[in-house]
Amino acid sequence: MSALPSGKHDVFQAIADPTRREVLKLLVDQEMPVNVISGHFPISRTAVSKHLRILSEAGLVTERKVGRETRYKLETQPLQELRNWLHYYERYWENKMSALQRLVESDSKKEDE
Amino acid sequence: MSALPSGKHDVFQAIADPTRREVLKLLVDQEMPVNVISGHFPISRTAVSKHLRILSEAGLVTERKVGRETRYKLETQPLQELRNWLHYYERYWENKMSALQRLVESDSKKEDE
DNA sequence: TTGACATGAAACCGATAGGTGTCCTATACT
DNA sequence: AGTATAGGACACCTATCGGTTTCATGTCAA
Repeated sequence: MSALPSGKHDVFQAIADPTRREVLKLLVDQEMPVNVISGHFPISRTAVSKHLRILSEAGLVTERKVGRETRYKLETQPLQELRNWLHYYERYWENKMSALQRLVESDSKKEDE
Repeated sequence: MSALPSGKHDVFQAIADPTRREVLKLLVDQEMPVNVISGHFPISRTAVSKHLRILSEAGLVTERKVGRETRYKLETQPLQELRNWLHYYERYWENKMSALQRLVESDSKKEDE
């Protein structure tokens, strides 16, 4: 009941694919047309287009037509569901994570998947 | 480099399946043998067993043999990777989320997927 | 030691995922 | 008007997924 993502794909499935996670990362600071997005991947434009549709079904991106191009924009709102899900388990590591946690967190800064 | 989950399944894929998320939820407060776990699902024991292996490959559960049974236990540590991933996008909704966020958060309390 | 129970392993199956290439339409350029 | 560009729609292919059933093995109880 927390989300109403239209299609059959939810956030969990949407972010399961590495390519789609890359797409989201790309869209973080700019809206982008399909061609530009697909230019960042070794796969075909059609394939990227399908990924975009899945992301769209999950509510993670929205599209907007500008002339002959379709610009995709990141929507972070559905990530709330993920965050809530995670939050449920967080109480579990709160006690046993300390030194290790710092390590992982500092590690995430140079992470670029 | 942040995780070393042995197999080919990562955390993102592991939690993509609703059944597997249910399994994790089941294991939150107790270690459980396969039979008990599979008793909670309409699918076959073998199917549940396969889900458990995927979770195990992702590092989300560990197994321990006790007599003739194998007890599975939740491991929250790999969820850190997810948390870090999420954290990257959190700065994005911090400003635009306020009233809505409270709403979603209170919603998550009665959530039981 | 004989039989029941717990589980993993293996072979199989239909549906879906991720990818491709081709085609069609709408918009832009000149 | 005519051509090039952007992108969605469609048909198709292969690998993987989630599921099943059957079989094999190890352990507990009589």
